[in-house]
Amino acid sequence: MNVSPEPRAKRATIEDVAKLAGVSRQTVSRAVNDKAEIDAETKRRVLEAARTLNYRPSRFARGLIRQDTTTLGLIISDIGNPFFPELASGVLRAAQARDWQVVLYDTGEDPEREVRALTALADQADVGAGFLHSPAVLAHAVRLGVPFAVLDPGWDTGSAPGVGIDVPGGVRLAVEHLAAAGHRRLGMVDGADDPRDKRRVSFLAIAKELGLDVDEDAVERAPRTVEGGADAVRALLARRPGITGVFTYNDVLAVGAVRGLKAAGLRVPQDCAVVGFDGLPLGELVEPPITSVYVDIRRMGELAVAAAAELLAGRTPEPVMMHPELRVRGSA
Amino acid sequence: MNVSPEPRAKRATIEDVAKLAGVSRQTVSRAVNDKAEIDAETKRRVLEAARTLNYRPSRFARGLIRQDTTTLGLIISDIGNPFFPELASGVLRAAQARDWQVVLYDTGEDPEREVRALTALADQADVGAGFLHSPAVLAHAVRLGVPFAVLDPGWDTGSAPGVGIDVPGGVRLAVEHLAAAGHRRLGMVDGADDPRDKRRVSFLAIAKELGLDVDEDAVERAPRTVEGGADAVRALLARRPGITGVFTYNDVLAVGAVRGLKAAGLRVPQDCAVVGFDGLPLGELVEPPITSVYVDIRRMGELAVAAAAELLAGRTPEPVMMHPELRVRGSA
DNA sequence: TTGTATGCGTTATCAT
DNA sequence: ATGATAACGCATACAA
Repeated sequence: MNVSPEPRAKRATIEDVAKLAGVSRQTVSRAVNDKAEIDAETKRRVLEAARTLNYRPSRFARGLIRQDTTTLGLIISDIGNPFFPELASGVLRAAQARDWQVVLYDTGEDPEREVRALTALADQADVGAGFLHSPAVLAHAVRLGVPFAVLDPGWDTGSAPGVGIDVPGGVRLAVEHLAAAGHRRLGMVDGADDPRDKRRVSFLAIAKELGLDVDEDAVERAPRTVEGGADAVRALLARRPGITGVFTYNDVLAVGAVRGLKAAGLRVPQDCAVVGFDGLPLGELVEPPITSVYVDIRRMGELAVAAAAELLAGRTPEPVMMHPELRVRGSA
Repeated sequence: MNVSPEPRAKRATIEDVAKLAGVSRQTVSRAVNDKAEIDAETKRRVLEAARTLNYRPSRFARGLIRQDTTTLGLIISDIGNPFFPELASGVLRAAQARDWQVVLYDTGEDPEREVRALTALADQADVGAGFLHSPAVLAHAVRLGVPFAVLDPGWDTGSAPGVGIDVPGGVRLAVEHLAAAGHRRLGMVDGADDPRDKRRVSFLAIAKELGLDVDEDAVERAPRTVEGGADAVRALLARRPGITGVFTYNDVLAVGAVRGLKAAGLRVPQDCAVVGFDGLPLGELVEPPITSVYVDIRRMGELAVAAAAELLAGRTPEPVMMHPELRVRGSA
């Protein structure tokens, strides 16, 4: 996997510059850091020497002394999924406000890569944040000892510090909306592989509670892509004809579902309604726009940074809860 | 702007752990780094001590010794613009293959923030890559002495190492496609603020070359958002009635243009055709899907990392050129 | 198996 | 205005 490392040309150190300029290291330091107590001419000479040697201070040596730079490691599972840029946006904004660096890890939804990323993160960052694939991965994070702000992955993270989503509440909004529109026979396109996933469990529970025509068979698994959504809704239609409403794990799948339905010759929402989850801007662009359970993802990112800051300060913040709201557009 | 820094609880050092476990620092190091020469029982004790003190090795001290971790700083102007996740995707993939870290800077299209990000980057990363707003910013990068792989920002970067795009070639594909479809009176929705921007200049030049009905007035500036595109196309229509083809700076603006046209009661492409630039996946999701000048952005990201690696190795790579191709969809 | 000494590159403190 | 010296926290070579 690794490309063989180039034998990096050894970087010039402050010592080299000092030697070339005929001064001491401290003088170099003063010149480079724009300190006051230094002769203008000396400074010029030093900077010139630095320039010719292509000198740049080592961030490691610097970091060792000035213990002030903070780095947050952000773990996401697929930056190609528009959900994550939205999240990253919030994280970056909050990080910038605190003057933090953000290093990014994309794990491609692969638990193994997630573990590797976590290990790298523990090494390179002061604190982490992100969605984790499973309790096992979270356990790994704990084992590593990295403070980590967990973002609600849809499985129960216990009392792990971070930001949660009121998924049952959100799903309820979706299902009740469909029920209120008269839909009795529903399906779900599920993007999680864990059968205990909150969205799925909530969907089944609430549908049952409302006395709708829904059972385990009404849930179709799908990879979290537009194509995945389209395929899944088609499979759903084949297996359970007569479905008039579909709830999807997220908006990407909702967009796919709408495509799939239209491709099957159905009109949305007249023949079959679709409700997504997340409320991404993307949903507004398609035709019809997606009715979705909106979660303020950017804010979630900001809250994650706040939680990370608490952890860094040695406190253990209570998990914060995000409360979704329904945004009714054209698709349902 | 900065939140006042919490007086971070001082982290335990290897020394603290050694003291608590009643061993020397080196023994701690051995235990923590899974070295062979250590008594199992000692190791257990040490690890326990480390655990209770919440010890984590300092990345700075480590980095100082093992000079092997490489960090790439990626500068993007707006992660909310779907172009950049695409780019980041390629960068992250290539970085991961080399076992590099990636730290992300979002400058919000603000040149000042770009300069600040560049300064931070010079401090925190070994090498940088990204789009820069202007020659002045590039000059700043050079002044800082950071090796930087420049991604084609639409203005002439001279011989700066990095990845270019054959913009004139791409624009030609777009305009010729419109001309071939019989469109003579065109407009452009421009996302750049620099009047010398390659896309705009090429558009005007090629349209003129083809004898089309286009002049400076046919170019409408727009913020690079969907709404911006919609507004701009409306303004264009008002100023130059009879336009039947629109070329846009990028796909986000193309999506906006299509929206604007539809909102104005026009059919796309029958009444007015639209051609975008970039070929983002997003373009496939809207109705009609966007005909666009496709550039392999992910690959561009990978090439940027390759260029960065060259720079790091002390070489000066020739700028690589990306050659776009036209992807005809429904909008033109 | 464990400990001692040394150095990584920088800045702060204190001299000069 | 400049330089010597000591730290920062860790890992490695070497000694015990």
